[in-house]
Amino acid sequence: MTKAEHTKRFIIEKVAHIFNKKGAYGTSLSDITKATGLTKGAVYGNFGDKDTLAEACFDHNLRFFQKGLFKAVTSKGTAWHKLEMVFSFYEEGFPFVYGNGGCALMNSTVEADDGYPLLKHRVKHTFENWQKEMEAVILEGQSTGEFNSAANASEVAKLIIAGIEGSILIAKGTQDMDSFPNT
Amino acid sequence: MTKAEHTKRFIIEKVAHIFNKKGAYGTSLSDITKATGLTKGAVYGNFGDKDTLAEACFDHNLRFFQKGLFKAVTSKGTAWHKLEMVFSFYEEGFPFVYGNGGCALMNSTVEADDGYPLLKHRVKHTFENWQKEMEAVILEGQSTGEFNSAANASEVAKLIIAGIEGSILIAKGTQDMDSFPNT
DNA sequence: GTTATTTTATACCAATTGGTATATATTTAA
DNA sequence: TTAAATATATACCAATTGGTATAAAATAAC
Repeated sequence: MTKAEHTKRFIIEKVAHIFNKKGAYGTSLSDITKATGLTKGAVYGNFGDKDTLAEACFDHNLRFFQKGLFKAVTSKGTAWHKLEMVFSFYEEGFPFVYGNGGCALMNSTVEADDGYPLLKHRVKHTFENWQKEMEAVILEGQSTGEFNSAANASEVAKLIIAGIEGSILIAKGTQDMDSFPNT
Repeated sequence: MTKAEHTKRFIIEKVAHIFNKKGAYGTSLSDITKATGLTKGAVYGNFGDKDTLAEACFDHNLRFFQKGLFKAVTSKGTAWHKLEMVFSFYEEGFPFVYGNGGCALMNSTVEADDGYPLLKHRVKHTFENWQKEMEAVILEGQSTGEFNSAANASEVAKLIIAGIEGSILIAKGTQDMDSFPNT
């Protein structure tokens, strides 16, 4: 790993949580230089512009969820067990998420909506992939007879995601970390 | 209604949707003067600073929801009917909400989290009131035997709210207005 | 209709914004 | 160890930010 790659990672790790909290637009260059101890020259030497860094931070923040989710849905066991794994991942990871500024997908969705179109398609694909993964688990459970086959798997998946995201939002809004529902 | 009061309302009506889309921090004075056709002097003559205007816009944006919700939970009929009224309010109002920049409560929650602490307690109280209103409907339904009394009314209320907000988020994130669930 | 008051426009302010050119260090390769 | 390449710091840039002092204009009270 070359020096530049090392510095790139260093910068991302130092500022990703700031981008998640303040948003891409709300995070200033001085926030970045302050958090890293580097100068503008160093930052711009490693990232072409602020937007590129913002995208890298979004990916970094999201990786936590993608890894946890992947681990849950690829775990051995019944479909119900996989769902339980998803829920407990969010339950256990919640303190970190809360301290890190909340769900990066939610934050980026809100900002990208009008203020920052750059992340728009990234957000869209992330939601679609998430929904597909959840839907697959539901379908699997329906095929094994665990779940009611009459239910619309795609709609159920969407509702589960909505419940998770909505719960994060309520916890943030009420400033009550413990309000996140336990399984 | 004096001239100043008229102008105040005029400004709020012109810029509330911008604040909802771009956020309090992201909305600039030039956005405001452009949208209203007024000058900085006029804006600052009517509102002490940008924050005051932001709060007024938040209240304005929220009033739409508060009115609809109040109408639903105070409607005549069974508890189940009241719940249905709440859902159909969100369903019917969704196109407007979508075009207006999404749910003001959600947007403000995300921004207030770190970037803009001014709205923090306003957001908190709004969530708490909403939850209380929903909980009252659940409790009413439980007392009449409509709903299962074993359920935790407060938790159910929270989950309903989470489902609504989460659904709005998904619709925004996937840029698919029609994805909002129908009753 | 005149005066007192309120409302609005203009011109300014210092601070900060994202970004760049350049010079200086610091790595890497030969 | 030296030469080429890379990475970082400094100093600068124009544009924009929120905000204010002041003067002109519109409104309200009498």
